[in-house]
Amino acid sequence: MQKKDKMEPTSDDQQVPERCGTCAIRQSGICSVLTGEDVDRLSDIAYHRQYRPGETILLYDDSPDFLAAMRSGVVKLSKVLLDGRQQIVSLLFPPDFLGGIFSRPTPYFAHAVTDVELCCFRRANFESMLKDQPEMSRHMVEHSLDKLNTAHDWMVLLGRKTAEERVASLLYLLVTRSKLMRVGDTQVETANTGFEVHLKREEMADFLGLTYETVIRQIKALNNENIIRLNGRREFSVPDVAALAKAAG
Amino acid sequence: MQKKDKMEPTSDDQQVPERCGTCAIRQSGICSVLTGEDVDRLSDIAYHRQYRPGETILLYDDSPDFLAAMRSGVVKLSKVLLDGRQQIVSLLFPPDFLGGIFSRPTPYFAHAVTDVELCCFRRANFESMLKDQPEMSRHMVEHSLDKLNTAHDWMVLLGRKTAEERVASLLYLLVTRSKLMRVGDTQVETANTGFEVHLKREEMADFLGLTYETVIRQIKALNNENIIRLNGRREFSVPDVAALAKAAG
DNA sequence: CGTTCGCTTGAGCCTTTTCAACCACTGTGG
DNA sequence: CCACAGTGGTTGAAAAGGCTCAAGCGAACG
Repeated sequence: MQKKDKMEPTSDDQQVPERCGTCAIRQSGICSVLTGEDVDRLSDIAYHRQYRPGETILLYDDSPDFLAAMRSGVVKLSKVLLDGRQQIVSLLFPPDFLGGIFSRPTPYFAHAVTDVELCCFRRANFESMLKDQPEMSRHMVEHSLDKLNTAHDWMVLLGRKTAEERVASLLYLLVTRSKLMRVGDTQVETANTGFEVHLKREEMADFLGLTYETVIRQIKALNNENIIRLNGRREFSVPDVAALAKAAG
Repeated sequence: MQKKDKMEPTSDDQQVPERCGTCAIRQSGICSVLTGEDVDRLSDIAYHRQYRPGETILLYDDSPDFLAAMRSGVVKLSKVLLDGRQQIVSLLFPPDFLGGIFSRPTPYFAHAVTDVELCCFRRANFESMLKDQPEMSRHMVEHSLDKLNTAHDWMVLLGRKTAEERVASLLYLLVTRSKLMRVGDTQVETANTGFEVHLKREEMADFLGLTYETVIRQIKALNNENIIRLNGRREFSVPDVAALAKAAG
């Protein structure tokens, strides 16, 4: 059940406590295209926001006046039908991008899944920056294109995969992401990768187009087949990543 | 069944027979951001390509050296699983955009659904144009964002809608589009709108995440409920567009 | 210490798929 | 001109995968 969380972030907005130079996503975010003094200018106009799990970051049809890069945590984007049926359309991880671009009304709900830290810019600031930095537009296009492609991949999952393949696909996505988060850029193929799933069963279901009971049963099935091992409610480990990938279809 | 169509367009490439000024998509395509002599420059570097129904326009993992705006027709983008399961991830209409941007390998197959006419640019030409025309980047971002949003909407359909709602949604999409194609910009709410569906039943199914038998049965059901009327295999009319929208969920 | 929330399990049902047959139409070659 | 094959569309019957409903359990929390 979605509580009526207040939309304002948990803590008050605050000036960036550290300069961008030392930021975790400095190498990969939209800011990665900037150099030298441009980064300093960015530091001046950027501010941070934090959210607790479950809090609403953006409402459907909202017109937020800020955009943000994710510094940490996981955000889910979801759409809802009139009768309440819900579908998560995207999971966002650092250094993904979020917020009101070109004064478009937000076409989804955005909720924090974990503790989330955003690095925000006022829209006016950002758009003037876009003008000065043509490289930034390109980054935006590439980012949108990536997102479009992952959405397409998920459409294949939703349209054509079995329940077991769907769950395997999600777990595969999460191992991959959690590895990337830990190691950095390079994809290392470690054996027996353990990781924590931040989503509750119901959220997995809403992402996979299933019911949560089915998710539970398929997790169990994958466990019985030794493709995954669940060590707790939310703790998984994957003995053989390739086997999981295969199970994902 | 996908024939091994040759990838080359039906007719040889040809210089644009008409100048861009009189082009059907001049007002709405990527070219719409250009003015005056820039349009003339565009006319010089643009060329046209044509495809027959079923022909392959782009192969998965291909790296085409051109990009294109659709001038007429319908294109489907699809992805395929190892075992052959197929999902159409997008339908493209004029003035949609297509091709190899920023030297990314194409992440889908593109096939002509109807006769298709493209207006093409060599990638090098296009990218230099992007540099000169900052407005064009913005157009690209907006276009990608639109596409991303329609993909998200389709994810809701694939994840959460019933078979009947899916079929209704597709038909609703097609009435809307065909009306837009006929009338221009404004959405007129005409009663009893007739239109032709260019997709075969199997393609509808691949777009909707269903089997073609189910598509047939749901079309029949919608017909029995008088939400649509099928006048031929591919000819439909919609007595009440609002009723169809409601059936689409 | 009772309540709530997230999770799990079982049983039966229902929607959609699968499988199989058949029809209408079109183009082709004997 | 007709036989025949191929393609797209339709229908029915049976099977199955996933959903619904109902109950119970453990941990967290006020």
